Amino acid sequence: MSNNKNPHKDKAITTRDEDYSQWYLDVIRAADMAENSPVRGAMIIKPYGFSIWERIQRILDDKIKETGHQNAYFPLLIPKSFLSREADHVEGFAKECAVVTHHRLKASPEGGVIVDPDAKLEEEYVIRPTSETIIHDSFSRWISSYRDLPMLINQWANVMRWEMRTRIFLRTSEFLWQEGHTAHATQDEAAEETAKMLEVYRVFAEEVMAMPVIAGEKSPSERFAGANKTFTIEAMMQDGKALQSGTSHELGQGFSKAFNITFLDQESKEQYAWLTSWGVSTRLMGALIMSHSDDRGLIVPPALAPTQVVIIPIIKEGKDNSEVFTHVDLIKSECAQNGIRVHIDDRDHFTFGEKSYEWEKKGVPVRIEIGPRDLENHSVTLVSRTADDKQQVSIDSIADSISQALVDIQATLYNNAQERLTSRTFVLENYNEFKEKIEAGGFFSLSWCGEAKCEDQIKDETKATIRCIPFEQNTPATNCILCDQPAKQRAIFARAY
RNA sequence: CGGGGCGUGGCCUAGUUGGUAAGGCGCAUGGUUUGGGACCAUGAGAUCCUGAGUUCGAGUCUCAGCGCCCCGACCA
Repeated sequence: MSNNKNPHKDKAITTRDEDYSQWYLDVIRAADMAENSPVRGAMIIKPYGFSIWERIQRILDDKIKETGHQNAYFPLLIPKSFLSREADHVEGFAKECAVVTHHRLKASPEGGVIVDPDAKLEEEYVIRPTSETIIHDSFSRWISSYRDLPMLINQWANVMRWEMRTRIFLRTSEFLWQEGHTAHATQDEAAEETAKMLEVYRVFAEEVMAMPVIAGEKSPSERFAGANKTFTIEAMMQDGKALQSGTSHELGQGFSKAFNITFLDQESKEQYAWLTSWGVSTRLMGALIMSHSDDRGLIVPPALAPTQVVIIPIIKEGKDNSEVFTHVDLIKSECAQNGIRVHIDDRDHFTFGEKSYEWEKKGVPVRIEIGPRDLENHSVTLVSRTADDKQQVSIDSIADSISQALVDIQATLYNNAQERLTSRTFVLENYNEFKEKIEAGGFFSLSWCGEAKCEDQIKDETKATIRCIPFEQNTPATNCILCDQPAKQRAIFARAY
């Protein structure tokens, strides 16, 4: 990759064409977002990475509250018996649960500590892989009347799934997420809620993350364990693979029967509640990285960016730099007044170049350079992360120029991603053609009969899965791509993360 | 759990036929610097993944174990 003569070899980023996985890891490292932890498959999210996650949290949390939900918090540990109450649910998660069996350590005769065998728990606990069961247990006590419905709860939490293979941000054993859990009086209401929250995710992905997605329903085999219906937004990464970026589930009455969540309706009749759940996770950070980064590092869409503008003053040793700093402050307050998130990099132990590269790698959308040369013309230098050229802009209209640049960058990122999605989505009718083309990645809109047998065979032969059955069926379905039976709908097939 | 690759200061690596660890980056101090990855000087920093074996002697050879990365199966 890099050679010994390059003093900056450990700062280099692999190119996407060379090795996509390595490139992905390099971007994360270069942007200083996260690193591997001492715990297998878990990651340490570093401050810069976390600041982006905090933006995701804040924006989504506002939206979740606007739509009538309330935040709450439930225990990390779930009694093992809870998990097994819903048959499909336990089957889906049993294989990836970390289990707490003891509550005490003791000194070992050989030194160090061992698990105290006398401290074995009566009932073992599972570290939550998701919180349906423990929340539904509460629901069963909280809900007794139709007047208690809808019950609209959201939780920000960590969860743990002991996956066989992990991948930083995309599939870590421990991850952070938001999980909404709601209960409704009718199936229609629950369906409406599920659709509403998927739409929240879609708008967030597209408008904030500048990441176009395909919204649709999962095939039965890809459903959440215990759900009647699962809906998803699917994004396309730069290598043409799909990434499930958010899900919303109609849980039906399976869990409410398992947890006895009943209410008396207006006719005093006992009814089981209709439940939903929906969530997005730190996986969105992976989506961000693989959607927008280039070979120079991360690019954060302005709407999401914790820092939208970084100002780098150019100072000259032994000269009077006060005018530069005066203008830095001026521009900072101009930005603040216009709601632009700005950071001043006045560290003097880094050279200009070092600072420029750092913010470029971190993907800050706009850089402003101010030095004596700019001030002579009553201007500053504006560098957009998505454009190669630098432009001189007048100080008088600086806030407008920056705002415009941010709007442009947001649009550029979205358009590029949309262009990629469009140009790499293929509507095909021929299975052999599909088998050939899938090797190069992309989304494939194929007619599908709806049988799991065909879905499975396609997966075996091509490694492509049904990402979703899109709500928008742009092209009418013909006959199943595999079995040639009449198909009711087209599904998006793709290889996925 | 299968297949492949790799474990040497914080990071990236070098290390010859086995002879007692070297360089770059980073870090610290002082000075000079700042318009795209600065320079000079001085300095700190190593259970060479672990264990056993072969040997007068192991970073190097042998065996076992552990860990990490990539590719599969599993999954948000």
